[in-house]
Amino acid sequence: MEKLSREFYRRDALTLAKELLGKVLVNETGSERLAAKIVETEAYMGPDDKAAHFYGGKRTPRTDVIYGDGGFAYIYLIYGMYHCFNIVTGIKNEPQGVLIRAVEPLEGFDSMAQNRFKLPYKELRQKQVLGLTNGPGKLCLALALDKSLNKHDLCSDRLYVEDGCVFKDTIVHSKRVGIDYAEEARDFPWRFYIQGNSYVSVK
DNA sequence: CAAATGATTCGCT
DNA sequence: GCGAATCATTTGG
Repeated sequence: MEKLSREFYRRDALTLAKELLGKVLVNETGSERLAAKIVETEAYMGPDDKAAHFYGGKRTPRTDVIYGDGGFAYIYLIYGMYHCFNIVTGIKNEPQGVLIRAVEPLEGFDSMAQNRFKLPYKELRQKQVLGLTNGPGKLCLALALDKSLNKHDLCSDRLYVEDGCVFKDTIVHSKRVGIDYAEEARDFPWRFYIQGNSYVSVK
C-alpha cells in the first residue's frame, strides 16, 4: 500500500480526521512492523478550539511541533502514565491536529499483546483482545509509541500511515471525549469513528 | 522553585 | 459510577 504524502496532511484537521479512518498506522520498530487500522479519531482545530492544547494560539515547547508543517507526530504524556498520539495537519503556522483514539491490530499481534498484557496473543481473553488498542493510551502502548517518536516525520520509513483498502464503512460523528473543561467546544461533533467496529473506545 | 493539572485507564462498588 | 495512580508540562511567585 501507498504511504500517504506530505500534501495529504496539509489540509484541515476535520477533513483529515474523516479521511484517516480506514488508513493504516505503521511503526517499524527495527525488529518488526507493527500495523493497525485507524477506526476512531478526533479533530483539534486551531486557536478557536477551547479543547485544544494550543487554544488561543498558545505556544509552548510541547506544542511547538503543531505549528510546523503537516505530517508530523505529536506525542505527549498524559496523567503521568499514558501517551497520546496525534498527527499534525495543515501547513506551517496552522495549529491543527488529529488525535488517534482507537485502532484495530493488523500486524504484530504478539508484540502488541506483550506490550499491553505481558502475554502471547493466543493467551489473551476475549476482553483483552478488544482492550488491546481501543483507546488513545492503549494503542500507544500496543504500538510502542512514546515520546522518543514525538515530532517524528510521518513521511519517513520509521513511522507512517498507509492508504487503506477500498473503504465502504459508514462513518459516524459524535462528541469528543475527556474534554469537559472546554465549555461550548465540549459539544462539537468532532470525533469520528467507523460504525460497528468493535475497537472503537466510546460508542 | 512550588503547585496545579490533565485529549486516560483500571479496579472496585 | 467513582477515585486512585503518577509525572511532564505549565504557570505563577
